[in-house]
Amino acid sequence: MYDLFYLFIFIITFLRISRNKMYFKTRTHTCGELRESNIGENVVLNGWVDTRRDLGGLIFIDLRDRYGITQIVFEPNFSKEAHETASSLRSEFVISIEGKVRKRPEGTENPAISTGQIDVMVNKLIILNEAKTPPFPIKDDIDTSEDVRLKYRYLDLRRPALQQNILMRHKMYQLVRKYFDGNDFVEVETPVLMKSTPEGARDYLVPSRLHKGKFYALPQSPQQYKQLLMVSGLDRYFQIVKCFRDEDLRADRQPEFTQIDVEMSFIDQENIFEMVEGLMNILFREILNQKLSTPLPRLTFDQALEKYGSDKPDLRFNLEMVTLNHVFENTAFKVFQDHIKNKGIITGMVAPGCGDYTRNQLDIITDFVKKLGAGGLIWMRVKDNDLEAPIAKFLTDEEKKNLIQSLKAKPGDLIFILSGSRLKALSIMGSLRLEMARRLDLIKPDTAPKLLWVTDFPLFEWDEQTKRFYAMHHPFTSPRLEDVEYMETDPAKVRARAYDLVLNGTEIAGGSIRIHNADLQAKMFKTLGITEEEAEHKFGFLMNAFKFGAPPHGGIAFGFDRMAMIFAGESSIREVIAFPKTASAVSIMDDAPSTVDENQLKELHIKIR
RNA sequence: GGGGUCGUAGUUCAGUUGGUUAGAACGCCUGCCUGUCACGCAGGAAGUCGAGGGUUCGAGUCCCUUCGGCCCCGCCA
Repeated sequence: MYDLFYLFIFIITFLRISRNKMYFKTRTHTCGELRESNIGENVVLNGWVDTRRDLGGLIFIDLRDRYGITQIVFEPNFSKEAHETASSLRSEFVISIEGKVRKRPEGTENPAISTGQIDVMVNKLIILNEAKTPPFPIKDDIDTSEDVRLKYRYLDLRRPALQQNILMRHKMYQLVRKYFDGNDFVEVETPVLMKSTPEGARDYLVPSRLHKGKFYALPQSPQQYKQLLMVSGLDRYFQIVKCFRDEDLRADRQPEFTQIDVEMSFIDQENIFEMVEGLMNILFREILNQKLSTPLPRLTFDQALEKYGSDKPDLRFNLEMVTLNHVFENTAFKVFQDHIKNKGIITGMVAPGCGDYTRNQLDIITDFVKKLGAGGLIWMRVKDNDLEAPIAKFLTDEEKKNLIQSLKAKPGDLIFILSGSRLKALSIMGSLRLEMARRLDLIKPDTAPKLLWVTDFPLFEWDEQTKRFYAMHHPFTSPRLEDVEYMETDPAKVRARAYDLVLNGTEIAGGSIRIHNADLQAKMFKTLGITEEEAEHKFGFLMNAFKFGAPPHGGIAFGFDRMAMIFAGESSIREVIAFPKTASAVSIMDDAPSTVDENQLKELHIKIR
């Protein structure tokens, strides 16, 4: 009975399809597949019309699919009918053809494409779908504004370059899954609708229909769940997971992004490093075709800040910064004097060979640092036995000599000096360091990638506005055990068992060893000014879980999109995300976010104000 | 929230001190063309100069407001 029914449906469908001339044969090959070895074969190809070269009596079509391009040829004396139909073909028409693979005539081969030795003589053409002229050409290296590309993202994704990025990303997913599975990690999905936690980034909220006035939050990361999974005894967890943060966007920041989330039990920092380096080895080999030498270099947070002015230093070029406080210990120069007295810092950097920068160029650079909040920029041209600078007259010969020596400056170089509060002066010089690298073109396309660990982050961060300490990483991060004693006396001095993985000046992963001991966690909350009641209210379930036997544990989370961006050689994360949002968190293609029906709001007990 | 930059044909851009009918290239359309691959040749169509307001005899151009893209600071690991 049912069989008859399905047979009926099948016949109806078949009739409808054939009446619409939609019937076509399954392809025998892809458009990137045919070679000289296929010459003489009858083949079926399906794909898009890439380009059309209509010579009148002879029509060439480049047929494109994800796998490549094959040239197909329409000749009237081979198939008059196909040739006639072919004259109506236009860019991006979807077609199906049958034909015979031929060697191209001597001298007409196209070495630029892998199928360039052959073409396919078509004897049957079916137009599966016509297409409007696309708003931009479907080819690489196009010069089209990004908003147009985003509006027609499905067309943008037809371009080979973007498809390559998506395919590379796919390969990364597979390598990651295989690696962690091979190391006994369990992939677990954690909830997307969860409890809002006020610490950290702003949450995306989801109103509850069933519970008036209550909200879920989308996860900023599955942090607490993965720690609970350790309490559950899963021992090794990973997940490739979407995370959400309602903060302003950047070239490397989207409101929704993907993490590789990892957590392990009964381990210390070194075990995490080893596991991560194993993964990076594989990714470097399989994606970049490069051998990564491990163990990776490490810098402490303090070292990174002093030498590179950043907690995510780009080590692809040198331009190291040098702290100069010792040079100016007894200086008569008032600005330096004050900063030394106020526990500030004087930091210097040499711009090699830039001694010929004009006053105008130096003004532009001064303006650059001023925009970042610097009071001013001190510059000095290094001469054969002297320094030429506006402030030179305030310095003793001894100071000049020590300065040149400390910076290892040479005649013809330019010296930059910034002074001020430690964190600010160093990070502004760090920005100037990156700016000078751009100006001096120190990062070439073939410059080797540089991967390193940054360790020993401060546990706390002082916030001037609210006059309290915040957890730099998150409130479950363990202090270094030898620093626990300072938690009450001098919190700023406490270093965390936290670490970042930095690739080419971009943070691609960050993690920590967690607190698994209730007493230490209580101490942590106390330093953060979180009362017991607050802690109970915000993190009670986690605290409670820890009372039932929490193993020592720690983990790390990778910014998957950023990693993909760098591997793909792109400078925006949007180039490796299929459907990204603009800098104002809008999706131009589908017009999200959008207004909703008043009834929807009513159901959710929400009123717009 | 702040700073920078851009917005002119489908696309990428030019457009002088405010001056007649806003141009180019590519793309698109029509015709011709049997070995092209950036096909070629001939012809053609195509504009809310982001939007709104103002100054002016006259605004793509000057002024104000506003919207949008991109980058950066703040924010965010």
